[in-house]
Amino acid sequence: MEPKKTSKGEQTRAQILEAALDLFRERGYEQTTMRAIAEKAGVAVGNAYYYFESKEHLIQAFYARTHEEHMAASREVLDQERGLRERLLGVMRAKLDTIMPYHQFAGVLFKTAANPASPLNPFSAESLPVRRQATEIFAEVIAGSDTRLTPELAAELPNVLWLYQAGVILYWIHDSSPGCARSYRLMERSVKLVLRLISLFQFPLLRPFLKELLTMVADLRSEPMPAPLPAQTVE
Amino acid sequence: MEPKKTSKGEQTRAQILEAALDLFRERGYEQTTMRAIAEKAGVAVGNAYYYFESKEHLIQAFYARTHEEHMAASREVLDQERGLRERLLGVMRAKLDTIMPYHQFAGVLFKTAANPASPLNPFSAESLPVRRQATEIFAEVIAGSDTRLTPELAAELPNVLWLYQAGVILYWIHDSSPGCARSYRLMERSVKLVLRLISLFQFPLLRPFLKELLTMVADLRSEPMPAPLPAQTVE
DNA sequence: GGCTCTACTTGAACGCGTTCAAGTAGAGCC
DNA sequence: GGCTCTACTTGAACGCGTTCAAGTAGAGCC
Repeated sequence: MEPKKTSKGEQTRAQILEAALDLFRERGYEQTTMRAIAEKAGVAVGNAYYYFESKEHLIQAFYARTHEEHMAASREVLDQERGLRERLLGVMRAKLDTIMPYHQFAGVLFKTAANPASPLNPFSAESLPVRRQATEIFAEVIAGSDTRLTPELAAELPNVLWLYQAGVILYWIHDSSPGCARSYRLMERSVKLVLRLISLFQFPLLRPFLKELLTMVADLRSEPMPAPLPAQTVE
Repeated sequence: MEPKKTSKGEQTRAQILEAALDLFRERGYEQTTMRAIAEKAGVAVGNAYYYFESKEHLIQAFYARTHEEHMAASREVLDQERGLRERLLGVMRAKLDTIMPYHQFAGVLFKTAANPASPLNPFSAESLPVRRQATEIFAEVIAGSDTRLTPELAAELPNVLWLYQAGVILYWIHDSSPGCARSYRLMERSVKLVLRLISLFQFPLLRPFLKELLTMVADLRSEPMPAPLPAQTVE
Protein backbone atom coordinates (compact mmCIF):
# COMPACT_ATOMS: atom_id res chain seq x y z
CA MET A 1 0.00 0.00 0.00
CA GLU A 2 2.67 2.52 0.95
CA PRO A 3 5.69 0.91 -0.69
CA LYS A 4 7.65 4.14 -0.77
CA LYS A 5 7.45 4.74 2.92
CA THR A 6 8.40 1.25 3.98
CA SER A 7 10.40 -0.54 1.31
CA LYS A 8 13.81 0.86 2.16
CA GLY A 9 13.26 0.78 5.87
CA GLU A 10 11.65 -2.63 5.84
CA GLN A 11 14.63 -3.98 3.98
CA THR A 12 17.10 -2.63 6.50
CA ARG A 13 14.93 -3.93 9.29
CA ALA A 14 14.88 -7.38 7.77
CA GLN A 15 18.64 -7.33 7.24
CA ILE A 16 19.24 -6.52 10.88
CA LEU A 17 16.81 -9.16 12.07
CA GLU A 18 18.28 -11.88 9.87
CA ALA A 19 21.80 -10.97 10.92
CA ALA A 20 20.73 -11.13 14.55
CA LEU A 21 18.96 -14.48 14.31
CA ASP A 22 21.87 -15.96 12.36
CA LEU A 23 24.35 -14.87 14.96
CA PHE A 24 22.14 -15.99 17.84
CA ARG A 25 21.95 -19.47 16.30
CA GLU A 26 25.67 -19.54 15.57
CA ARG A 27 27.06 -18.41 18.85
CA GLY A 28 24.19 -17.82 21.22
CA TYR A 29 22.53 -14.72 22.53
CA GLU A 30 25.04 -13.50 25.06
CA GLN A 31 28.00 -14.02 22.76
CA THR A 32 26.41 -11.92 20.05
CA THR A 33 27.14 -8.22 20.30
CA MET A 34 25.05 -5.45 18.83
CA ARG A 35 28.19 -4.32 17.05
CA ALA A 36 28.50 -7.71 15.38
CA ILE A 37 24.87 -7.68 14.35
CA ALA A 38 25.21 -4.20 12.88
CA GLU A 39 28.38 -5.11 11.05
CA LYS A 40 26.89 -8.30 9.60
CA ALA A 41 23.84 -6.34 8.53
CA GLY A 42 26.06 -3.66 7.02
CA VAL A 43 24.71 -0.78 9.10
CA ALA A 44 25.85 1.38 12.01
CA VAL A 45 25.11 0.24 15.55
CA GLY A 46 22.80 3.12 16.14
CA ASN A 47 20.72 2.06 13.20
CA ALA A 48 19.81 -1.23 14.83
CA TYR A 49 18.26 0.82 17.62
CA TYR A 50 16.20 2.75 15.14
CA TYR A 51 14.40 -0.48 14.29
CA PHE A 52 14.58 -2.42 17.54
CA GLU A 53 14.24 -0.86 20.94
CA SER A 54 16.82 -3.14 22.49
CA LYS A 55 18.70 -6.36 22.07
CA GLU A 56 15.91 -8.12 23.93
CA HIS A 57 13.37 -6.87 21.50
CA LEU A 58 15.15 -8.74 18.76
CA ILE A 59 14.01 -11.90 20.51
CA GLN A 60 10.41 -10.92 20.17
CA ALA A 61 10.66 -11.46 16.43
CA PHE A 62 11.92 -14.95 16.92
CA TYR A 63 9.17 -15.51 19.45
CA ALA A 64 6.53 -14.56 16.95
CA ARG A 65 8.10 -16.81 14.36
CA THR A 66 7.96 -19.85 16.62
CA HIS A 67 4.41 -19.08 17.58
CA GLU A 68 3.30 -18.98 13.99
CA GLU A 69 5.01 -22.25 13.16
CA HIS A 70 3.24 -23.86 16.05
CA MET A 71 -0.10 -22.52 14.93
CA ALA A 72 0.43 -24.01 11.49
CA ALA A 73 1.55 -27.36 12.85
CA SER A 74 -1.41 -27.45 15.24
CA ARG A 75 -3.84 -26.70 12.48
CA GLU A 76 -2.73 -29.82 10.67
CA VAL A 77 -3.27 -31.98 13.70
CA LEU A 78 -6.63 -30.42 14.47
CA ASP A 79 -7.85 -30.95 10.92
CA GLN A 80 -6.96 -34.62 11.10
CA GLU A 81 -7.83 -35.85 14.55
CA ARG A 82 -11.11 -35.96 16.42
CA GLY A 83 -10.15 -37.69 19.65
CA LEU A 84 -9.43 -35.34 22.53
CA ARG A 85 -6.37 -37.35 23.43
CA GLU A 86 -4.89 -37.24 19.94
CA ARG A 87 -5.66 -33.57 19.55
CA LEU A 88 -4.10 -32.49 22.81
CA LEU A 89 -1.13 -34.77 22.34
CA GLY A 90 -0.63 -33.52 18.80
CA VAL A 91 -0.73 -29.87 19.78
CA MET A 92 1.64 -30.39 22.67
CA ARG A 93 4.04 -32.44 20.58
CA ALA A 94 3.92 -29.78 17.87
CA LYS A 95 4.89 -27.21 20.46
CA LEU A 96 7.95 -29.10 21.57
CA ASP A 97 8.90 -29.88 17.99
CA THR A 98 8.66 -26.23 17.06
CA ILE A 99 10.81 -24.93 19.84
CA MET A 100 13.37 -27.74 19.80
CA PRO A 101 15.75 -26.02 17.33
CA TYR A 102 16.09 -23.15 19.76
CA HIS A 103 16.72 -25.19 22.85
CA GLN A 104 20.28 -23.94 23.20
CA PHE A 105 19.21 -20.40 23.85
CA ALA A 106 15.98 -21.20 25.57
CA GLY A 107 17.55 -20.17 28.81
CA VAL A 108 18.12 -16.60 27.81
CA LEU A 109 14.73 -16.44 26.25
CA PHE A 110 13.15 -17.62 29.39
CA LYS A 111 15.25 -15.39 31.55
CA THR A 112 14.04 -12.28 29.82
CA ALA A 113 10.55 -13.64 29.35
CA ALA A 114 10.27 -14.31 33.06
CA ASN A 115 11.00 -10.74 34.02
CA PRO A 116 7.68 -9.20 35.03
CA ALA A 117 8.84 -5.87 33.62
CA SER A 118 9.79 -7.33 30.26
CA PRO A 119 7.50 -6.96 27.26
CA LEU A 120 8.38 -10.58 26.51
CA ASN A 121 6.78 -11.77 29.71
CA PRO A 122 3.92 -14.05 28.64
CA PHE A 123 1.68 -12.51 31.32
CA SER A 124 2.34 -8.95 30.22
CA ALA A 125 -0.25 -6.81 28.50
CA GLU A 126 2.04 -6.57 25.50
CA SER A 127 1.90 -10.29 24.84
CA LEU A 128 -1.81 -10.63 25.50
CA PRO A 129 -2.64 -11.12 21.80
CA VAL A 130 -0.23 -14.01 21.45
CA ARG A 131 -1.42 -15.52 24.70
CA ARG A 132 -5.02 -15.28 23.61
CA GLN A 133 -4.21 -16.92 20.31
CA ALA A 134 -2.37 -19.70 22.08
CA THR A 135 -5.31 -20.24 24.42
CA GLU A 136 -7.61 -20.37 21.44
CA ILE A 137 -5.70 -23.34 20.09
CA PHE A 138 -6.62 -25.21 23.23
CA ALA A 139 -10.19 -24.04 22.96
CA GLU A 140 -10.22 -25.60 19.52
CA VAL A 141 -8.63 -28.77 20.80
CA ILE A 142 -11.67 -29.14 23.04
CA ALA A 143 -14.39 -27.77 20.82
CA GLY A 144 -13.46 -29.84 17.79
CA SER A 145 -13.13 -33.10 19.63
CA ASP A 146 -15.74 -35.84 19.94
CA THR A 147 -15.62 -35.63 23.73
CA ARG A 148 -18.41 -33.67 25.39
CA LEU A 149 -17.52 -31.65 28.45
CA THR A 150 -19.63 -29.73 30.91
CA PRO A 151 -19.90 -26.09 29.83
CA GLU A 152 -18.11 -24.72 32.89
CA LEU A 153 -15.17 -27.00 32.33
CA ALA A 154 -15.05 -26.30 28.62
CA ALA A 155 -15.01 -22.58 29.36
CA GLU A 156 -12.08 -22.57 31.73
CA LEU A 157 -10.12 -25.54 30.50
CA PRO A 158 -8.30 -23.75 27.67
CA ASN A 159 -6.68 -21.38 30.15
CA VAL A 160 -5.72 -24.22 32.40
CA LEU A 161 -4.23 -26.08 29.45
CA TRP A 162 -2.25 -23.03 28.43
CA LEU A 163 -0.80 -22.90 31.92
CA TYR A 164 -0.13 -26.61 31.76
CA GLN A 165 1.71 -26.06 28.51
CA ALA A 166 3.76 -23.30 30.12
CA GLY A 167 4.73 -25.75 32.84
CA VAL A 168 5.92 -28.31 30.30
CA ILE A 169 7.98 -25.67 28.53
CA LEU A 170 9.47 -24.64 31.83
CA TYR A 171 10.58 -28.22 32.32
CA TRP A 172 11.91 -28.36 28.76
CA ILE A 173 14.02 -25.28 29.30
CA HIS A 174 15.84 -26.98 32.12
CA ASP A 175 16.00 -30.33 30.40
CA SER A 176 19.36 -31.35 29.01
CA SER A 177 18.69 -35.02 28.43
CA PRO A 178 19.66 -36.08 24.88
CA GLY A 179 17.09 -34.81 22.44
CA CYS A 180 15.10 -33.53 25.40
CA ALA A 181 13.71 -37.04 25.70
CA ARG A 182 12.58 -36.39 29.25
CA SER A 183 10.47 -33.46 28.21
CA TYR A 184 8.74 -35.54 25.59
CA ARG A 185 8.14 -38.26 28.14
CA LEU A 186 6.77 -35.76 30.65
CA MET A 187 4.51 -34.39 27.96
CA GLU A 188 3.13 -37.77 26.95
CA ARG A 189 2.57 -38.99 30.45
CA SER A 190 1.10 -35.78 31.70
CA VAL A 191 -1.30 -35.56 28.77
CA LYS A 192 -2.60 -38.94 29.82
CA LEU A 193 -3.04 -37.69 33.36
CA VAL A 194 -4.76 -34.55 32.22
CA LEU A 195 -7.24 -36.59 30.26
CA ARG A 196 -7.88 -38.84 33.20
CA LEU A 197 -8.41 -35.83 35.37
CA ILE A 198 -10.89 -34.43 32.91
CA SER A 199 -12.90 -37.62 32.85
CA LEU A 200 -12.70 -37.93 36.61
CA PHE A 201 -14.22 -34.52 36.91
CA GLN A 202 -17.29 -35.73 35.11
CA PHE A 203 -18.15 -37.78 38.18
CA PRO A 204 -20.79 -35.99 40.20
CA LEU A 205 -18.82 -36.81 43.33
CA LEU A 206 -16.09 -34.42 42.28
CA ARG A 207 -18.32 -31.65 41.06
CA PRO A 208 -18.01 -29.34 44.07
CA PHE A 209 -14.27 -29.69 43.97
CA LEU A 210 -14.13 -28.90 40.27
CA LYS A 211 -16.41 -25.97 40.78
CA GLU A 212 -14.18 -24.47 43.42
CA LEU A 213 -11.09 -25.02 41.33
CA LEU A 214 -12.66 -23.36 38.34
CA THR A 215 -13.96 -20.35 40.20
CA MET A 216 -10.55 -19.85 41.73
CA VAL A 217 -8.82 -19.96 38.39
CA ALA A 218 -11.39 -17.68 36.82
CA ASP A 219 -11.17 -15.28 39.72
CA LEU A 220 -7.42 -15.04 39.56
CA ARG A 221 -7.56 -14.40 35.88
CA SER A 222 -10.41 -11.92 36.03
CA GLU A 223 -8.35 -8.83 36.73
CA PRO A 224 -5.74 -8.81 34.04
CA MET A 225 -2.19 -8.88 35.32
CA PRO A 226 -1.36 -5.24 35.85
CA ALA A 227 1.35 -3.27 34.12
CA PRO A 228 4.96 -3.71 35.17
CA LEU A 229 5.87 -2.16 38.48
CA PRO A 230 6.90 1.42 37.92
CA ALA A 231 9.83 1.14 40.32
CA GLN A 232 11.33 -1.65 38.30
CA THR A 233 13.12 -0.62 35.14
CA VAL A 234 14.23 -3.11 32.58
CA GLU A 235 17.88 -2.94 31.93
CA MET B 1 38.46 -21.00 65.09
CA GLU B 2 40.67 -19.17 62.60
CA PRO B 3 39.87 -15.60 63.55
CA LYS B 4 43.09 -14.25 62.05
CA LYS B 5 42.44 -15.62 58.63
CA THR B 6 38.89 -14.41 58.43
CA SER B 7 38.20 -11.49 60.70
CA LYS B 8 39.47 -8.72 58.46
CA GLY B 9 38.15 -10.25 55.28
CA GLU B 10 34.84 -11.23 56.82
CA GLN B 11 34.37 -7.68 57.95
CA THR B 12 34.98 -6.25 54.49
CA ARG B 13 32.71 -8.89 53.04
CA ALA B 14 29.96 -7.94 55.45
CA GLN B 15 30.41 -4.25 54.71
CA ILE B 16 30.02 -4.85 51.00
CA LEU B 17 26.99 -7.04 51.46
CA GLU B 18 25.25 -4.61 53.77
CA ALA B 19 25.96 -1.73 51.42
CA ALA B 20 24.56 -3.75 48.54
CA LEU B 21 21.38 -4.81 50.32
CA ASP B 22 20.80 -1.28 51.57
CA LEU B 23 21.13 0.15 48.11
CA PHE B 24 18.99 -2.59 46.56
CA ARG B 25 16.21 -1.78 49.01
CA GLU B 26 16.61 1.97 48.51
CA ARG B 27 16.68 2.19 44.76
CA GLY B 28 16.28 -1.33 43.40
CA TYR B 29 18.66 -3.77 41.83
CA GLU B 30 19.15 -2.31 38.38
CA GLN B 31 19.59 1.22 39.66
CA THR B 32 22.35 0.18 42.01
CA THR B 33 25.81 0.20 40.48
CA MET B 34 28.76 -1.78 41.68
CA ARG B 35 30.60 1.52 41.93
CA ALA B 36 27.97 2.83 44.31
CA ILE B 37 28.11 -0.33 46.40
CA ALA B 38 31.90 -0.14 46.61
CA GLU B 39 31.81 3.54 47.50
CA LYS B 40 29.20 3.03 50.22
CA ALA B 41 31.22 0.13 51.59
CA GLY B 42 34.37 2.24 51.46
CA VAL B 43 36.33 -0.07 49.18
CA ALA B 44 37.48 -0.18 45.57
CA VAL B 45 35.21 -1.70 42.94
CA GLY B 46 37.61 -4.52 42.31
CA ASN B 47 37.44 -5.48 45.94
CA ALA B 48 33.76 -6.27 45.70
CA TYR B 49 34.67 -8.84 43.08
CA TYR B 50 37.18 -10.39 45.41
CA TYR B 51 34.30 -11.35 47.69
CA PHE B 52 31.43 -11.79 45.28
CA GLU B 53 31.76 -13.33 41.87
CA SER B 54 29.28 -10.96 40.33
CA LYS B 55 26.49 -8.56 41.04
CA GLU B 56 24.06 -11.45 40.75
CA HIS B 57 25.87 -13.36 43.42
CA LEU B 58 25.11 -10.60 45.85
CA ILE B 59 21.51 -11.66 45.55
CA GLN B 60 22.32 -15.12 46.75
CA ALA B 61 23.10 -13.74 50.18
CA PHE B 62 19.72 -12.11 50.34
CA TYR B 63 18.20 -15.35 49.15
CA ALA B 64 19.79 -17.26 51.99
CA ARG B 65 18.62 -14.66 54.47
CA THR B 66 15.00 -14.95 53.39
CA HIS B 67 15.20 -18.70 53.47
CA GLU B 68 16.43 -18.69 57.04
CA GLU B 69 13.74 -16.32 58.18
CA HIS B 70 11.16 -18.57 56.64
CA MET B 71 12.59 -21.61 58.38
CA ALA B 72 12.37 -19.84 61.72
CA ALA B 73 8.82 -18.64 61.12
CA SER B 74 7.78 -22.11 59.99
CA ARG B 75 9.25 -23.72 63.05
CA GLU B 76 6.99 -21.62 65.20
CA VAL B 77 3.93 -22.69 63.31
CA LEU B 78 4.95 -26.33 63.28
CA ASP B 79 5.54 -26.33 67.01
CA GLN B 80 2.08 -24.94 67.63
CA GLU B 81 -0.26 -26.60 65.19
CA ARG B 82 -1.17 -30.23 64.63
CA GLY B 83 -3.81 -29.99 61.92
CA LEU B 84 -2.52 -30.55 58.41
CA ARG B 85 -4.53 -27.60 57.20
CA GLU B 86 -3.18 -25.21 59.81
CA ARG B 87 0.37 -26.40 59.33
CA LEU B 88 0.38 -26.08 55.57
CA LEU B 89 -1.42 -22.77 55.67
CA GLY B 90 0.95 -21.46 58.32
CA VAL B 91 4.06 -22.42 56.40
CA MET B 92 2.74 -20.97 53.18
CA ARG B 93 1.65 -17.77 54.86
CA ALA B 94 5.02 -17.50 56.54
CA LYS B 95 6.65 -17.78 53.15
CA LEU B 96 4.68 -14.92 51.69
CA ASP B 97 5.18 -12.83 54.81
CA THR B 98 8.92 -13.38 54.65
CA ILE B 99 9.34 -12.36 51.06
CA MET B 100 6.85 -9.50 51.11
CA PRO B 101 9.42 -6.80 52.03
CA TYR B 102 11.33 -7.66 48.90
CA HIS B 103 8.43 -7.65 46.52
CA GLN B 104 9.71 -4.62 44.67
CA PHE B 105 12.76 -6.35 43.38
CA ALA B 106 11.26 -9.79 43.14
CA GLY B 107 11.24 -9.41 39.40
CA VAL B 108 14.97 -9.15 39.06
CA LEU B 109 15.43 -11.91 41.54
CA PHE B 110 13.20 -14.15 39.58
CA LYS B 111 14.70 -13.17 36.30
CA THR B 112 18.14 -14.29 37.32
CA ALA B 113 16.82 -17.23 39.30
CA ALA B 114 14.95 -18.46 36.27
CA ASN B 115 18.04 -18.62 34.11
CA PRO B 116 18.97 -22.30 33.83
CA ALA B 117 22.64 -21.31 33.73
CA SER B 118 22.43 -19.21 36.86
CA PRO B 119 23.60 -20.53 40.20
CA LEU B 120 20.49 -18.93 41.64
CA ASN B 121 18.23 -21.18 39.67
CA PRO B 122 16.29 -23.21 42.24
CA PHE B 123 16.73 -26.33 40.11
CA SER B 124 20.49 -25.96 39.85
CA ALA B 125 22.93 -28.25 41.59
CA GLU B 126 24.26 -25.25 43.47
CA SER B 127 20.98 -24.59 45.21
CA LEU B 128 20.22 -28.22 45.95
CA PRO B 129 20.93 -27.84 49.69
CA VAL B 130 18.48 -25.01 50.06
CA ARG B 131 15.91 -26.83 47.98
CA ARG B 132 16.29 -29.94 50.06
CA GLN B 133 15.88 -27.96 53.25
CA ALA B 134 12.80 -26.29 51.88
CA THR B 135 11.34 -29.65 50.91
CA GLU B 136 12.05 -30.92 54.38
CA ILE B 137 9.82 -28.25 55.83
CA PHE B 138 6.97 -29.74 53.87
CA ALA B 139 7.95 -33.21 54.97
CA GLU B 140 7.62 -31.98 58.51
CA VAL B 141 4.30 -30.33 57.76
CA ILE B 142 3.04 -33.79 56.88
CA ALA B 143 4.91 -35.93 59.37
CA GLY B 144 4.01 -33.82 62.37
CA SER B 145 0.34 -33.53 61.56
CA ASP B 146 -2.47 -35.63 62.97
CA THR B 147 -3.54 -36.67 59.47
CA ARG B 148 -2.39 -40.10 58.32
CA LEU B 149 -1.45 -40.50 54.70
CA THR B 150 -0.57 -43.53 52.63
CA PRO B 151 3.19 -44.03 52.62
CA GLU B 152 3.58 -43.47 48.88
CA LEU B 153 1.78 -40.19 49.08
CA ALA B 154 3.69 -39.10 52.16
CA ALA B 155 6.94 -39.88 50.37
CA GLU B 156 6.34 -37.82 47.28
CA LEU B 157 4.07 -35.12 48.61
CA PRO B 158 6.80 -32.86 50.02
CA ASN B 159 8.28 -32.44 46.56
CA VAL B 160 4.92 -31.74 45.07
CA LEU B 161 4.23 -29.18 47.77
CA TRP B 162 7.56 -27.50 47.12
CA LEU B 163 6.60 -27.18 43.46
CA TYR B 164 3.21 -25.90 44.50
CA GLN B 165 4.91 -23.29 46.64
CA ALA B 166 7.09 -22.29 43.71
CA GLY B 167 3.94 -21.78 41.68
CA VAL B 168 2.43 -19.51 44.30
CA ILE B 169 5.64 -17.47 44.43
CA LEU B 170 5.59 -17.20 40.67
CA TYR B 171 2.13 -15.71 40.93
CA TRP B 172 3.24 -13.40 43.71
CA ILE B 173 6.10 -12.06 41.62
CA HIS B 174 3.65 -10.93 38.99
CA ASP B 175 1.09 -9.72 41.48
CA SER B 176 0.78 -6.00 41.90
CA SER B 177 -2.52 -5.85 43.76
CA PRO B 178 -2.30 -3.72 46.91
CA GLY B 179 -0.45 -5.63 49.58
CA CYS B 180 -0.35 -8.57 47.21
CA ALA B 181 -3.82 -9.41 48.43
CA ARG B 182 -4.44 -11.61 45.43
CA SER B 183 -1.47 -13.77 46.20
CA TYR B 184 -2.67 -14.30 49.72
CA ARG B 185 -6.10 -15.17 48.43
CA LEU B 186 -4.66 -17.59 45.91
CA MET B 187 -2.62 -19.16 48.66
CA GLU B 188 -5.55 -19.62 51.01
CA ARG B 189 -7.87 -20.97 48.42
CA SER B 190 -5.33 -23.26 46.84
CA VAL B 191 -4.31 -24.69 50.20
CA LYS B 192 -7.92 -25.68 50.68
CA LEU B 193 -7.93 -27.34 47.29
CA VAL B 194 -4.69 -29.13 47.95
CA LEU B 195 -6.12 -30.56 51.14
CA ARG B 196 -9.25 -31.66 49.38
CA LEU B 197 -7.15 -33.28 46.70
CA ILE B 198 -5.16 -35.12 49.32
CA SER B 199 -8.26 -36.47 50.99
CA LEU B 200 -9.77 -37.34 47.63
CA PHE B 201 -6.76 -39.43 46.87
CA GLN B 202 -7.49 -41.59 49.86
CA PHE B 203 -10.51 -42.96 47.98
CA PRO B 204 -9.66 -46.34 46.51
CA LEU B 205 -11.32 -45.26 43.29
CA LEU B 206 -8.58 -42.75 42.64
CA ARG B 207 -5.70 -44.95 43.66
CA PRO B 208 -4.49 -45.90 40.18
CA PHE B 209 -4.55 -42.31 39.13
CA LEU B 210 -2.58 -41.23 42.16
CA LYS B 211 -0.10 -44.00 41.59
CA GLU B 212 0.57 -42.92 38.05
CA LEU B 213 0.92 -39.32 39.07
CA LEU B 214 3.38 -40.18 41.78
CA THR B 215 5.53 -42.44 39.65
CA MET B 216 5.67 -39.76 37.01
CA VAL B 217 6.78 -37.11 39.46
CA ALA B 218 9.30 -39.45 41.06
CA ASP B 219 10.60 -40.47 37.67
CA LEU B 220 11.10 -36.93 36.51
CA ARG B 221 12.93 -36.09 39.64
CA SER B 222 15.05 -39.24 39.72
CA GLU B 223 17.84 -38.01 37.48
CA PRO B 224 18.90 -34.76 39.05
CA MET B 225 18.63 -31.78 36.81
CA PRO B 226 21.92 -31.73 34.93
CA ALA B 227 24.49 -29.00 34.99
CA PRO B 228 23.92 -25.83 33.01
CA LEU B 229 24.30 -26.16 29.27
CA PRO B 230 27.92 -25.61 28.37
CA ALA B 231 27.02 -23.54 25.33
CA GLN B 232 25.19 -21.07 27.49
CA THR B 233 27.35 -18.62 29.38
CA VAL B 234 25.94 -16.39 32.04
CA GLU B 235 26.59 -12.79 31.36
C1' DG C 1 65.33 -6.13 61.54
C1' DG C 2 64.86 -8.39 57.11
C1' DC C 3 62.67 -12.17 53.99
C1' DT C 4 58.81 -14.46 52.27
C1' DC C 5 54.29 -15.68 51.77
C1' DT C 6 49.50 -14.97 51.79
C1' DA C 7 45.38 -12.49 52.14
C1' DC C 8 43.56 -8.68 50.76
C1' DT C 9 43.19 -4.09 48.03
C1' DT C 10 43.56 -0.81 44.32
C1' DG C 11 41.90 1.72 40.15
C1' DA C 12 42.75 2.07 35.33
C1' DA C 13 41.10 -0.28 31.38
C1' DC C 14 38.04 -3.28 28.57
C1' DG C 15 33.76 -4.74 26.39
C1' DC C 16 29.27 -4.09 25.42
C1' DG C 17 24.41 -2.20 25.49
C1' DT C 18 22.51 2.09 24.59
C1' DT C 19 22.02 7.20 23.45
C1' DC C 20 22.19 11.26 20.86
C1' DA C 21 23.60 15.24 18.16
C1' DA C 22 24.61 15.65 13.65
C1' DG C 23 24.04 14.35 9.38
C1' DT C 24 22.11 12.63 4.40
C1' DA C 25 19.19 11.38 0.64
C1' DG C 26 15.19 11.38 -1.66
C1' DA C 27 10.26 13.05 -2.38
C1' DG C 28 7.16 16.76 -3.11
C1' DC C 29 6.44 21.43 -4.10
C1' DC C 30 7.53 26.08 -6.19
C1' DG D 1 17.21 24.11 -9.83
C1' DG D 2 16.39 25.28 -5.00
C1' DC D 3 13.56 24.67 -0.44
C1' DT D 4 11.69 21.88 3.00
C1' DC D 5 10.37 17.95 5.24
C1' DT D 6 10.71 13.29 6.60
C1' DA D 7 12.63 8.89 6.96
C1' DC D 8 16.54 6.97 7.75
C1' DT D 9 21.73 6.68 9.05
C1' DT D 10 26.02 7.58 11.36
C1' DG D 11 29.62 6.83 14.93
C1' DA D 12 31.53 9.00 18.91
C1' DA D 13 30.47 8.97 23.67
C1' DC D 14 28.36 7.34 28.05
C1' DG D 15 27.46 4.16 31.83
C1' DC D 16 28.16 0.11 33.98
C1' DG D 17 29.64 -4.81 34.93
C1' DT D 18 33.87 -6.99 35.08
C1' DT D 19 39.05 -7.95 34.79
C1' DC D 20 43.72 -7.69 35.92
C1' DA D 21 48.43 -6.23 36.75
C1' DA D 22 50.34 -4.07 40.38
C1' DG D 23 50.47 -3.23 44.79
C1' DT D 24 50.33 -3.43 50.38
C1' DA D 25 50.17 -4.99 55.06
C1' DG D 26 50.61 -8.16 58.41
C1' DA D 27 52.10 -12.91 60.11
C1' DG D 28 55.58 -16.29 60.65
C1' DC D 29 60.27 -17.46 60.44
C1' DC D 30 65.39 -16.60 60.68
